[in-house]
Amino acid sequence: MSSPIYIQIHNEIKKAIEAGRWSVGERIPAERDLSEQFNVSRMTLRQAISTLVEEGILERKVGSGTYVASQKVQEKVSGVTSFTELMEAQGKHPSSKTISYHAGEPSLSEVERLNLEPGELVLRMERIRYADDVPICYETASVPEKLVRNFSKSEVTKSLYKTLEDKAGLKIGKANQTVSAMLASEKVADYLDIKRGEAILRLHQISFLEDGNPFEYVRTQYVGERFEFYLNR
Amino acid sequence: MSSPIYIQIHNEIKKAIEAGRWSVGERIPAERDLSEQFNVSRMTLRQAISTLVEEGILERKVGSGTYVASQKVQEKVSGVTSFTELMEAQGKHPSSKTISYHAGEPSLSEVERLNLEPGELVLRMERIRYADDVPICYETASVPEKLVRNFSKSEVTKSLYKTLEDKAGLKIGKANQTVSAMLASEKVADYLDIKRGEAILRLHQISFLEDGNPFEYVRTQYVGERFEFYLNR
DNA sequence: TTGCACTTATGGTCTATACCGATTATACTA
DNA sequence: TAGTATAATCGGTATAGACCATAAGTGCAA
Repeated sequence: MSSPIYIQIHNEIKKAIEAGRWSVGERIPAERDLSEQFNVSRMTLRQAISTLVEEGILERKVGSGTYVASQKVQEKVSGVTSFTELMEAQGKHPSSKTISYHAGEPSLSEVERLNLEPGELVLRMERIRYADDVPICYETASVPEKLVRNFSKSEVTKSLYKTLEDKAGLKIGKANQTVSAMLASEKVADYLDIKRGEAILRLHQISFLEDGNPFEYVRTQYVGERFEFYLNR
Repeated sequence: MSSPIYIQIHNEIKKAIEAGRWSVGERIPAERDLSEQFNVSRMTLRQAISTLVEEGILERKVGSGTYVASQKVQEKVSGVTSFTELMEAQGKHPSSKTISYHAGEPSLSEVERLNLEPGELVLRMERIRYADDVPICYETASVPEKLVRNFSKSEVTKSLYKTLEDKAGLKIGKANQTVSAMLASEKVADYLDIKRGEAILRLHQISFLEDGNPFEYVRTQYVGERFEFYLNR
């Protein structure tokens, strides 16, 4: 045993995690407790924890504890397009809760992005999407009302793309997306079961038909801790 | 002065080095002396030195001393990176500051992602990128040291892709990226002139050669308030 | 039941000290 | 002079304790 103590402890904790001693997201004992268990000073124990944090195996939260880092849900941007398919590809059970669904006057940004005529209405849908019953994102989607006038709520919310292609004979073309980071508002934090001020990955997407007309404007707020995009270039 | 003492000392020493207080390769005073000068404990002083070592600005040699390891350089980055393209697309003036350029032992995650052999070193570069002199992101790039052994710092930092293709005859293939959201740490907040806890857009990229071997691992932290990522699909 | 003050637990930082092994400088010896 | 033993210096590790700000749990009052 020529290694420093903190390396030995690092290895022991790592093995314990791999062996399933604590599951992902679970809190491991406090530094003061662990230092007692390993019979070392807290600073030495902290050194061991620090190396594990640098490796991304653990996460520290001030005032709360140290947790086994979670693996995130990944979206492959070049490939699967729907949340449902994405979740199923990850072996998760997808579900969603529609918070609102009604037509109304468009906002200026909606008029601009959806290229709306004066007086034209938009159908606005808010929903929360879950993976294995854990909230992943809060999403607001706006669609020109005239496009979906003849469809049922179920046809629109369950699979807008499929409905438009199959029943309206429209072909879906490209989409452009804007990704940014922000902090969670009180309202969204509440929906997503996180705290206000936590990191949010924001995705704005405008989807176009093959003829170049925009038909959908989606604003999604993903929980930073639970979701990441995966891109292939 | 709300920053921790070790961050303040880190900044002071860094400024002193930039100001030429010690030249490259020169030994700085011993930890015990510096701790006396700054009137802090040696452990606190060591924390400050440690952050500078992690950035590659200083090098420690057991039994000998701590030495200045690198020059600080400001340079414009030519249009190879997506960052530059994106900035110019928005009519901004891109620039960057290299804050470290240093070969060393790879971390476990670097070994894994760059597929390194045991004992192989990595060249690690840290830099801050600016648009119109406003800091936009903090970036750490790791490259297997053997790939860039024969190139100058300028060749590597200014245009790694071009250098590898033109001078090493290597062909660049695909890259994969993950995008997620997180909160700014103390250190990065300091670099980016924001507050700790603000929203960060994090991009991890692994670049591959045409033969499928990874040659670059880049971790970028964008200021959420100042940067958006555009995608077309 | 709700809201708020209070308490407790936790990680973050900092001190002061000690001993170790590696390196380097010094003094001594052949 | 050249080589070698010794001492001083240096970073690396480790201890034990302290105080702070944050986060979360607790219980009281409205």
